[in-house]
Amino acid sequence: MRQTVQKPDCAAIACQDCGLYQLCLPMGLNSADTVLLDHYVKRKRTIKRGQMLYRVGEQFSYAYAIRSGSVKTSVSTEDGRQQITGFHIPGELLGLNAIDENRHNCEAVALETTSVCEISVNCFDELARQIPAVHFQMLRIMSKEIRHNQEQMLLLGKKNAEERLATYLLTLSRRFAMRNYSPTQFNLSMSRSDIGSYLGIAEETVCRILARFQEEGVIVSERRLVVLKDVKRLGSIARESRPATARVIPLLRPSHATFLNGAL
Amino acid sequence: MRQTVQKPDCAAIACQDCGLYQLCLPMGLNSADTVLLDHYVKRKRTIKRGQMLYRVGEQFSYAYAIRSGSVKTSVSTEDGRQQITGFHIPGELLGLNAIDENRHNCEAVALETTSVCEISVNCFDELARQIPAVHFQMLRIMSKEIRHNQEQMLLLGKKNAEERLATYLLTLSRRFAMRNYSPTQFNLSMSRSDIGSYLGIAEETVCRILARFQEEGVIVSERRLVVLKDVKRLGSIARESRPATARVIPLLRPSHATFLNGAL
DNA sequence: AGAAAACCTTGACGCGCGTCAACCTTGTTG
DNA sequence: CAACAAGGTTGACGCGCGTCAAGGTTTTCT
Repeated sequence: MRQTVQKPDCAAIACQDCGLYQLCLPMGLNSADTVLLDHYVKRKRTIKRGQMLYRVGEQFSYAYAIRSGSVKTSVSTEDGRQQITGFHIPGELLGLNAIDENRHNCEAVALETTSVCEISVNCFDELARQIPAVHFQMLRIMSKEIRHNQEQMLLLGKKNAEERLATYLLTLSRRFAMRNYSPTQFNLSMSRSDIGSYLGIAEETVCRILARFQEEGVIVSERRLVVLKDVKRLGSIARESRPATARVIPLLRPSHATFLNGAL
Repeated sequence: MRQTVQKPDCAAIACQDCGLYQLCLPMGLNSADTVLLDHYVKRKRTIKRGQMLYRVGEQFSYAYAIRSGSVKTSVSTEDGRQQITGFHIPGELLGLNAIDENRHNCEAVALETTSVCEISVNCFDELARQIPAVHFQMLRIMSKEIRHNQEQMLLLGKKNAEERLATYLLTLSRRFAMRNYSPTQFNLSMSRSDIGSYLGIAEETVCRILARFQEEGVIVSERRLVVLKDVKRLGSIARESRPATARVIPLLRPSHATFLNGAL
């Protein structure tokens, strides 16, 4: 996004001109390859808050790269309890995990107005054959997702509610930092209920603990706005597994953002 | 395993002669490709119960295919709480999720005497280029792991202890069924404490609920042996997300087994 | 603008399950 | 075979957090 020019509809922008190419599938490709990749990517589709990108059981026809906005993915029990498995932001690729069964096994819903690029599944074979780096990048993307899921299982299996919230806020903070947004002040695009569902705790518990953090001067939070006042203390509450060696790779303009709505 | 012949050390067996090739990396390859793949696979390494296959932070040099025995993988908080993220059995490929960071982000420990094939990471590039189907198979393997992790997050985030145990037993049962072992009678290779760590509940709770299931006539369990007496009831306790359409693909000899020790 | 819906917050209450402890059984080792 | 270690089981107790409820605030829709 944030190309300098032309049509109000940015649909025409090519991969090599997209501000996200350093985060997205083209990452690591040389420019000739990027041009080639561009041939296979269809842009774009825009969906509104609450609309579905895909649902469970649906034929796996496209993978989606998020250009702006944000998306939640979730799985459910048959009696309707829903577990949010991830929040996804610009530059991230969605839906690859349907490869195995050829149909989607989770559902993806927009948290706000969101625009995505579609990549047809039929292209993947061709694509990976013509551009070996794409193959590698697909593996990296899935590998990263597995790592995230493992951290999340650790959180869900072994941490109490306070640790979960602290971990959550710090993870968000780092994701913002990596995109050169303020790591200490941001807007959430997801509701308290979404946060609770993601962290495996009740909505009310989310509220209560945010309130407690605020009383203790660790954060300021009002509705969707969050300001981290004492990151160090937050870290000691979270008791993280890794020593938080977040390599901050400056990519984009500094500023502070909503949960990346129209951010890039 | 279970080749009919030769050396007591089965190290010499080739991929195309391995009883597991329908489950493992070679799945879907034609026989010429399998011969080629065979060139890259080093077999074998044997580790004893409690020994590590790899540890967190270790350089990612090999992926491992399990030939016999079983392995648990886990991640930990810095203060030592450990979450088991999976139990792995013959035919499964381990360690691929280290691709992204080039070092292992979980640890793998043998639950019993276990033998594995090593596949050098340096081969992957070459391999995937020469045999496109390997590329696809790697994606499928990771995709399957992500799907498993999602189900596990649902379990950890939304299910109570009883549902967790019931889900666990049924999942085991299906894995055995898929390998033509008895789905209603099997031995576990993991301790109660491991089960608890995997399911996000205390060891004592595992015992108590198994005892309760037994009182209710749903199972019989004594130490590591489990017999499922009422699978239907177990299913209704578990309240699963999918209608349990386990495609049972008969692969191997019928029998009943320990948690796959030397099973195949 | 007004109504309705969605979202957020706070309080009261109770139960599911973690924790601690004691004891038993099985496997391991010198 | 004795001694120990590891694993498994059961009971007692209490607290963290889910659930229910009520009310406030913001956003969406007509």
